[in-house]
Amino acid sequence: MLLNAFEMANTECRLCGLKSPAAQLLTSQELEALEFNCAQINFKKGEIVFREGTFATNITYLKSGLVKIHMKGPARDKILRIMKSPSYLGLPTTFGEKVNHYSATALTDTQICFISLDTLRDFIFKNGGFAYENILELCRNELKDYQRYTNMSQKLLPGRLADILLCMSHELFNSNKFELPINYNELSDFISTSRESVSRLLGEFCKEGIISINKKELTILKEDILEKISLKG
DNA sequence: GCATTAACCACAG
DNA sequence: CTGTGGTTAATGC
Repeated sequence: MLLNAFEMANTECRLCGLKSPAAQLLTSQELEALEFNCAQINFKKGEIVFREGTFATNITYLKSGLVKIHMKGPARDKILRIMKSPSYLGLPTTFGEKVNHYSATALTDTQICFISLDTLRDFIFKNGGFAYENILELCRNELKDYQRYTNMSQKLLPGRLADILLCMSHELFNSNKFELPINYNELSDFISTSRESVSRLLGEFCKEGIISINKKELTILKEDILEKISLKG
């Protein structure tokens, strides 16, 4: 029984093929510590990983799948980011506050590892490479967010929509053809508009041959025009 | 004034 | 969940 538990531990974090860039810098002792202080939980599409307003007890690591980060606004939900793996979720809200300031919801079936806050804090104190990788990620994300939020607040609707489509194509899927990970209502929560406007505008983009949509699959046909629309605002 | 943009409502597949 | 039409308010020439 003891042996069994030990073997299980062995097959967890140390041999994990989906480590974060930061976790790749952990020593084998640290990985062993990680194994005893984390639990992988799989979520189905639509399930909530952690919820705004509840106690933040763990860091969550997105091992595979897509997750939306969103928070309640005065009027409606606001999607802040869509995260792909590998990525830690909720570092700011878990380290910075006791209570989650935003929610994370699975957009696809996902594998999530819950890691105890103390363990992660310990790594940060003791392993500079690990800490640096995490800071790097936080910095990159902050810059991207600032960029996106200034764009979102100053561009007209067509520019915002073009932006988000290009962003998904370039940063999320690395392809001109992808399955929309969110419905039109969520899309409107992302670019601060109404569901109807998203519907109308995507329809127009299709009519003009800039994109094509069947079912949920979206193809960007004329990226150059989309870029122009994005720039023009 | 007149045009444009886009939200809100209603209702239908 | 999505598509459309009507209405309305704000903003810009």
